[in-house]
Amino acid sequence: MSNNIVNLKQLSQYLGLSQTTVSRALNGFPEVSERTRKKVQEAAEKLNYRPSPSASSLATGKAKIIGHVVPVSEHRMINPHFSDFLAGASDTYARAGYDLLIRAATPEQEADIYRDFVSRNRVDGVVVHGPMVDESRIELLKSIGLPFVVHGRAGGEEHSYSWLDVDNRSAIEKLTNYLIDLGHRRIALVNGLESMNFAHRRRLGYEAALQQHGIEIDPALISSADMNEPYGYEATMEKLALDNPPTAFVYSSILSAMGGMRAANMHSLRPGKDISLATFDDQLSFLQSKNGASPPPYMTNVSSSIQEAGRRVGELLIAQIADPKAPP
Amino acid sequence: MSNNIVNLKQLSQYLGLSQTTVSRALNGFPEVSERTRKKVQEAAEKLNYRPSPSASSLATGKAKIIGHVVPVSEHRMINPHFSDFLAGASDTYARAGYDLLIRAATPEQEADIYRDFVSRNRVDGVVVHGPMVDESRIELLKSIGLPFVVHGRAGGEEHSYSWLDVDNRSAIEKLTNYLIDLGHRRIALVNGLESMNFAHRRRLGYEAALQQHGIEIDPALISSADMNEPYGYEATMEKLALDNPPTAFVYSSILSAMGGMRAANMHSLRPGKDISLATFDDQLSFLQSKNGASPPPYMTNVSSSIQEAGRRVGELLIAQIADPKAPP
DNA sequence: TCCAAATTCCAAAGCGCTTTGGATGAAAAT
DNA sequence: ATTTTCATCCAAAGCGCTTTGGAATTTGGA
Repeated sequence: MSNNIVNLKQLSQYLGLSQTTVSRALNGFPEVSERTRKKVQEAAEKLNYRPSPSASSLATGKAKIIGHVVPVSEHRMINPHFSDFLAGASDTYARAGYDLLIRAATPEQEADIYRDFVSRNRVDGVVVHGPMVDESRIELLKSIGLPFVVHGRAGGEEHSYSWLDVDNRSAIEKLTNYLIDLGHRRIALVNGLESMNFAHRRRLGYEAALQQHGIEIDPALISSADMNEPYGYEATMEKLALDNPPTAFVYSSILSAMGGMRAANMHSLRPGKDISLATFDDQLSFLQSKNGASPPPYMTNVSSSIQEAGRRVGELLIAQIADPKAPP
Repeated sequence: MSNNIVNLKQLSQYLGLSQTTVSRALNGFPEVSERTRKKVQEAAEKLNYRPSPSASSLATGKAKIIGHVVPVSEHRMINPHFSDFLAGASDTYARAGYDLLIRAATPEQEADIYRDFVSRNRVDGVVVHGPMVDESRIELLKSIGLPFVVHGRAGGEEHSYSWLDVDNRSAIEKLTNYLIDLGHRRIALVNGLESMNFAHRRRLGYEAALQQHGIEIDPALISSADMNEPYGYEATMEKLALDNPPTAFVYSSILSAMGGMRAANMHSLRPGKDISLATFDDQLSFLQSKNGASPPPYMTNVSSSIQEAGRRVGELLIAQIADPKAPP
């Protein structure tokens, strides 16, 4: 309740102990008797003692901060549930006594930011966001010895580093399988830009599902572009105008799905009855089945999984900071 | 290019000057001749000198960090473009030499976090996120003297503090006016939970537009609930079943708007032709006009404004940190 | 020419914490 | 009883930076 600020010196004076002992007691060192440790802890609690992060980080060389570098780029395809991700990560960090620092970076700035981070000792590790990861960043991080994990899989599989990503591939695969189970045979995929890794992986999932059921892949049913509403509309319209139009659509984003619905309307096709639309955006899937019965799972209950992702990334990184090792 | 870490002492040795002088030269103090200042700056550049944040923050008492507290609550209605907001804020901070620190907090934790921030001197100011701001937080912040600005307007107008918010009221007002201009007279509002401030303000905007045109407000056309797809669907279905159904709908979120489209489909109403649907989510407005001609503004070009909001909040706070004053 | 006032620069004292290298006294071993 | 060990605790030296309170050195007035 009291807002008075107490520092180590005052605390130790109050206790009649040396700063050394107090510091050790609080940080769990063995060379302090349990009895005094308890006393110290109680006093610390009572006086509301909070160690100064700058002081301890100056003394230890550890910042107790983890940096997140989020790319601000043209194709801003940042995770729409970014805040959830951060919430998860932040939660993990808090538990381990870390704080979460954010830097927005254009691709050119990134290298500087990393260097800045390490040379000034600002953070103990970073998580790299965004699918636009290329080798240079990873190499740089490895070379300057800054622990990191990347969120969103990078291109090459050959590198050894930690990463964590939503399983784009299998999620879309499941979604597609579901549509197939509903009896659909001609299923369209309205994908994001396939130059981005996540979109590519989604396509793989889509194709895998089709192949499992011996359905031929028709390139005419697949399109790929920056995800937005008009694109969804156009792509859908186009496919519906085919001689042999698809009966179901898989959208890579909710925006294009909206466009899809608009297009379906123009054709007077009722989604859920005459046609099936399914969308996947991160781990949230929103389905409308042919039988119209299955109520779409609400968007809401999705956040937990994204948070979970954040949490896991956090754990990964903290583990790595504690001890640089091989990647899971 | 070189990753060598140089500290003040080494720099000053290299220059044959005292640490005092070097520090002053770099920090723009007047008691240093321009000639030596230049020399110092060049040397600093050359040796790639970066002052240690922990050291300087320990010495000055300023953390050069701004904390963002984002609520993790049940009704997670966090700005979906949160990352854009952060990008904007972060950009501003970077310019002013600040870093951006994030803490996720449940309502109960918040007070502690603020106290922690000030007692440990972790941050120089905070921005409070989320519409669930209540007086206690603000009072607390004022009482402990931590500079802050809130993003998203809180309830009471009577408090004096800085805040910035998307203008929910006038945005919806414009949207509604637009629909009226298209000739609609019966316009439904599918709003979010009106216990949340932003939803309340949206409703005000909606009503204002109607009143300006002498259109009576029909409570039957207004609904309010947690925003998600099924809710949008049901609310729309319900209203379409009225004796005198609306010809246009305003949705408070893209999710409910999707439900609305689905409902429209069920009634074989083509949005943009038989019916108009409009949605507003943050500053992104996505319209489909009756005349079908105006292409919906793409979702993409919205981010800039959200970033702008972040930027402004950042400026506000930095100004306030520099000098506690009255709120704009 | 001499003294006051600038102008430039510096030595040293912190900021609050961790940590090295002992003290000190009590318990165990000889 | 004397020497070894532990078990506890402490004084003091940093970590890298800012800043106070002077010193030198110049400049300008009288």
